Amino acid sequence: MVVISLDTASGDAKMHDQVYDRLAEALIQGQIPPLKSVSLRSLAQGLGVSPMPVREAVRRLIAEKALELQPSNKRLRVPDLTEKRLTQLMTARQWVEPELAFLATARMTRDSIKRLRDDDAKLMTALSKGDVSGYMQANQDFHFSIYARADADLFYDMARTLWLQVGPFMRVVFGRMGTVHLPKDHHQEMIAAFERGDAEAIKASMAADIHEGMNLMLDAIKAQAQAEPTKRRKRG
Amino acid sequence: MVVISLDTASGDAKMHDQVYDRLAEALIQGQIPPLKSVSLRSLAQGLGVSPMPVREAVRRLIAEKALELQPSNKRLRVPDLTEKRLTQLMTARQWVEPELAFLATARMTRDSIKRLRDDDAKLMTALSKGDVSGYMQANQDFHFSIYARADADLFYDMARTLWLQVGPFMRVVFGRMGTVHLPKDHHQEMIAAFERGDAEAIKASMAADIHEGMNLMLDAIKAQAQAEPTKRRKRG
DNA sequence: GTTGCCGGAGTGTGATCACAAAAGCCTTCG
DNA sequence: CGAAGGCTTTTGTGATCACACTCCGGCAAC
Repeated sequence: MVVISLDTASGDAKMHDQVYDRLAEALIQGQIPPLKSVSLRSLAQGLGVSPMPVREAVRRLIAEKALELQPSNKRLRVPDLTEKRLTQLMTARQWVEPELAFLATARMTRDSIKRLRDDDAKLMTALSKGDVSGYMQANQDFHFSIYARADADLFYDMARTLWLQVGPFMRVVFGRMGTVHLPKDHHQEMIAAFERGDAEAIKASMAADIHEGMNLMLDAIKAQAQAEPTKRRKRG
Repeated sequence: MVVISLDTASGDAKMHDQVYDRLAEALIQGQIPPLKSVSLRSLAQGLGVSPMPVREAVRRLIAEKALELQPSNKRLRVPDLTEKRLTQLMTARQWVEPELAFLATARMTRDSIKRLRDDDAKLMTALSKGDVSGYMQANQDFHFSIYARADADLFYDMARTLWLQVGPFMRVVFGRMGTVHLPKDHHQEMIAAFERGDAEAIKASMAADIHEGMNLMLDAIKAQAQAEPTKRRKRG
């Protein structure tokens, strides 16, 4: 059972938006593993609301391909990642996110860069402690505090959608290999480039960062596909 | 009143999927103009269903930014296009769609190419008759019969989402300037390149095709923004 | 004639009920 | 002991109702 609490303090926001945010966050953080099946009613009960707002939130997530509804049977679950699909996600990420970083460069302030340093510090701390969740959270914060500066809503949402789809699997891969063997990221490079205002360098570093991270997952997918050609479905 | 009929023959598909398809098609074809406000109940009544499936379809369209829910007032409407937003849409289209065309090249069959010729013929016919709707339909068919061959679901859906957002405005711009002054497309170039199997040439032609088409709209937006800085909202 | 107000109509949202279909469990038979 | 079939539970879906809020109409006061 995946427990996801609802922020009871925010009264003006629509319930289905709150539900959506919670679920989206859980997915990006990989708190819901691939092939995990969920149900409207169980989620609703866990959140203390009626199934109605959950339906709308889930409908959005299905539209973003962060969840899927199996065609023949009617179960709702987190999609699995095929190699083909992951390749497309990698290609898309390697285009949008460097673009976002490029656009953000001119708009970075001293405070923004400081925040990046903080996020990276948290990331290193989590790494040294072997804290996968903390690592993923800090990594997400690092990337999206850059993207938020780009002032490009469309690209930002595209990046978010891509992370929604990659999240569950990223958690599995990273959790399996531990934080020790994670590839060196390019965050320090980016921070230095932001201070120089070198947009091209940032674009390149971001592309490299994503390329290496996603390649790791691609290798994991290939290995898994080879090891277990017809994997038995796990209990939901 | 926008009348959108529902296919009553397809019994096995979910109602909200049918509603979604109808609305999406209407939006891509520009049958619903920007800033046009719609309502769940009126749409439901027009489709002969309860508001329920419309809610779910609309929720998807909102997630894809093909519709928006105004924050202060709670009306549902087709979003307007700002210059900033259109620029992002152009950039995104110029990346995804050439990529899709590139991927499709190796998978094109003789029949696929024949279909492209047919679509282009319909397009020319519509152009000569000044039939804006026919033109947009044929243009959509031409592009998406290419994209469908790419076997890249993620990119395909991205392209579809982008068209959903551009559609309403494209119709306005094209309708305003008539079919006579539309820029020469690059369809013949693409067909020839497909026959040669020249993927790079196709990529370039597709990029040029989109670039010129979207530039037209960009000019229209700028002109409109200059002419009417604070346009009065039109009656819905 | 202009301005302010107020009431009805219409909006999206959430909850609840009904229903067909699939899932999962348990019994039962070989 | 293993597998197949039936039955209960659970699932997503659609319809309907209630509610708070917004918009738009006419009426009244100045």
